[in-house]
Amino acid sequence: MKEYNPKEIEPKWQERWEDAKLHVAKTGDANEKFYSLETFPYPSAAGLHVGHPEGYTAEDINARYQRMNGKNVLYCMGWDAFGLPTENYAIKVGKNPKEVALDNIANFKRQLQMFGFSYDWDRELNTSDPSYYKWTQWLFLQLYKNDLAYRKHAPVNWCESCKTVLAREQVIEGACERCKNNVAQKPMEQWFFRITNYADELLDGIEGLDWIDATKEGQKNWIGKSIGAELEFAIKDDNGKIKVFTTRPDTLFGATYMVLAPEHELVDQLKDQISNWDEIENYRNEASNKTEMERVHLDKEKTGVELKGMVAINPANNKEIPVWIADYVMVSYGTGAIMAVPAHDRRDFDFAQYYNLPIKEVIALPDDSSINIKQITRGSGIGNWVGHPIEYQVSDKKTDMILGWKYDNIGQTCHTLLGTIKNSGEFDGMKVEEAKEKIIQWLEKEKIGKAATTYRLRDWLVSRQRYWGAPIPIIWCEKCGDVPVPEKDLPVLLPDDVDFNPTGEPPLASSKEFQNVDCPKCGGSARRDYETMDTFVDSSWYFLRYCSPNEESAPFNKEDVAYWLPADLYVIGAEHIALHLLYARFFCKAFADLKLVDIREPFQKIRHQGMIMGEDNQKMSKSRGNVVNPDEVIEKYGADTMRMYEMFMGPLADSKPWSTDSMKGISRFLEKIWKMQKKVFVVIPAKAGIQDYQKVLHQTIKKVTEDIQAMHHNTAISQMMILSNALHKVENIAKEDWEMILKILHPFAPHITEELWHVDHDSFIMTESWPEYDEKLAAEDEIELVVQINGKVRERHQVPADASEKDLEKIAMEGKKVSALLEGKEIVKVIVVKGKLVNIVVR
RNA sequence: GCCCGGGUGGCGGAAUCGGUAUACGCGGCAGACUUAAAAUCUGCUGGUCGGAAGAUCGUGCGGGUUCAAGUCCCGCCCCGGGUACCA
Repeated sequence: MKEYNPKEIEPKWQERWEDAKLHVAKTGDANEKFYSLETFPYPSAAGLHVGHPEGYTAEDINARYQRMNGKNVLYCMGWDAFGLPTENYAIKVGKNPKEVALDNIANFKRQLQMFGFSYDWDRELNTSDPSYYKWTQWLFLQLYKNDLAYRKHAPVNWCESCKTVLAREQVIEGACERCKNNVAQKPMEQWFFRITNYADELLDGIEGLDWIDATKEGQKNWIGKSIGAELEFAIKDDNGKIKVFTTRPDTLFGATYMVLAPEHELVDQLKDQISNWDEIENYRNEASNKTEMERVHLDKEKTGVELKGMVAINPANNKEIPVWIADYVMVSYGTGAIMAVPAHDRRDFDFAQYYNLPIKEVIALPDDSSINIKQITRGSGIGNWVGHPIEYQVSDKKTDMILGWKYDNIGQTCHTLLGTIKNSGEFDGMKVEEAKEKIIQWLEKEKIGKAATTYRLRDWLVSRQRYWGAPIPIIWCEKCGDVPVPEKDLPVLLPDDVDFNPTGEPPLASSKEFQNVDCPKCGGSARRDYETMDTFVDSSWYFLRYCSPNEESAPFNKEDVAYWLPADLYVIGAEHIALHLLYARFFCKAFADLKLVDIREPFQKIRHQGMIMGEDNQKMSKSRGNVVNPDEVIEKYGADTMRMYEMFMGPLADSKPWSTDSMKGISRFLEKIWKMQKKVFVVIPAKAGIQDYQKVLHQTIKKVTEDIQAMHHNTAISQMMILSNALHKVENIAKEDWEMILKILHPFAPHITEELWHVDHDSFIMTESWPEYDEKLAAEDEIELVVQINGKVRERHQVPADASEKDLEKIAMEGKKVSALLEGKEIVKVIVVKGKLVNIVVR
């Protein structure tokens, strides 16, 4: 028999599988469908990272397993090829981004193919190909025509280094996600998608999905729904009103001042009233010069300036209160203005302390001396100033605070009643929740406010001032305004005669050919929108295109989508929770409303892959020099070993350090499997019984089947190693057992199992059906009985698995060691756990 | 600050309806084979004490519940990830 040589057998089978079209999915097939959705990679110049094949192998194991269970599997690969890094790299090496992207794709494809992933390559797609981005543009137009895409002049996040605007989601701690440079606010005319129309549905839809809780929570937090009230404060001696949003209308009586965001439009409108305009202007300039990072960052002192000459009136008690501007209030959230309740809000409290503004308490604890106030302090922020607790625990029951009582020694277990707080007029004595409701009713009656909901989620800013993306299919005509490009003229192709170097002007503006165009409406001269779309637009619908990749009259075929979606499994990195999932779900819902698809949730089941760290347990990076190159690993060990090693490292979702040395374990295992072939007999020679390994074989089939379904690949592999250790000890293996062994190993190590299968089969192993285990053979007939005295293990016996509790107790008590230890002791109690142990409690 | 994970041998990790802690693998030690090395095979491998039998401690720390706790409860510490003047 030949040596195990992965370099020879792996490319051979990859080619033969492809020739046989073994992985082609058939839309409408009578077999049950299974859509195994893979994160399509961004093909970087650096090539494949060892992290990529982790999630991909997990998906491939699943895809192969599902096929062997008779499912019609859709499993594809594509390229998320537009994007800034490619453009920047192209500028650096003096090439066209298109060229760079194609090179990168070719390299990625070569690398991925080495792993033997069972993709249906006939459905391969590339977002930067005109045949794809034509439809990205078409979808943009559908959203535009249905008022889900719009243009707006607004302050946006601008990255000076990347020379483009960014979506809110791409700003991390005030810095650009890509280049980590500070992001500034800049007012610009930009395109947005109305994702906020779907905020509630995006929130509610999460419940029915098979996602882990952390992912669901991430989505919910990102949407950030806040329920409260919107109300107006009158401005003294003026018709103007200041509109605020609050989640705590119950604290209205405690509002002792107001704060506007520095950019708030009211400030300009009331310029004439304001006596300290120079000071205001100064502050506004300072604020606008601060980067988002400086402004948002951490525990810095709050600053602000009072708008002198301008006074607001608290509608609850008609008290005159001052109005300030301060950059701790964001123009983009709520109404850009707040009523400040320093007694019950940490930020307002800090500000009021600093500028000596009045603090008025309106909420205190209930009159209930049984409360341990210590319990309240944690998480409620009650502290020394009166924080803003809403609820706390009393006797395991959540109870509301009421408007009414005040204690000292907050934060201590002991506390004494200081008196009552009666600052809320007719609402005194109510619990918080009741007060919220009643005050909103009062606001509605007075016509100065109403219940309102605010979201953290913003509309999705999709225009970018760079080249390597899908051009926005809009023509700007002086006479007609925005005119959509007629659908027959799609795609709007990216021009080649452009200056790629970022100057602040979008590169497309430098192309004469691209810019000058006739208005489709009036025929007059017009110019194209010279911006491109965020690459997240491309990646938010690729899973639909896989269903009908060659459709020429539409982005996807509705029936095909109805057959395949939702995806039955989607393995993605946890870092995509906020952006990709949110956008893709929004697209799906919007498309459903446009009657393009019939489903509203695209991803039924999502699981995550963790990060593979360097051998030093640090993130792999060039600068640390701890990057592992998959080409070299495959060269040394082969794809099957690498696939199995990545699955054996630990739970899929955990981050875990790479160890090339540890790969030896897998390599030895596969060598053993290879050599085992010579023990296989059609007719077992009489001398050696097969019963020596059958129990563990059937236990292994059971465990591997369960573990694949639960995606516990590491323990499935452990169990197969236990089986191989058992087989190592026997002389002969029956042919039908050997076939089952190859089948269960196949999803993990497809090449070696295909090679060994073909020793005496002509079929492909994946077309065979998944083996069933025999429950009787897998069952243990003997177990080890553990005998404990006072919980400590003292003796062990081999006993029949079905021994009764009585028998177990008898065996335990009669044990040589145990009976000696029991000498002279009083037996208090005997606990028998059938099939496991006996614990004797003595005194 | 808030939200989510997670702390188990020298290392990656098993075991969570409470029931033998450390499966499987790496590494290490000893032996076999070999002129030798590699590869392979066999055995051992949590700490401490002990020649051994065995005893005893042991899943981040401190308490608790239980016949029995890595697992449940309370209070902390540390690490990783996400997120933030969100009113």
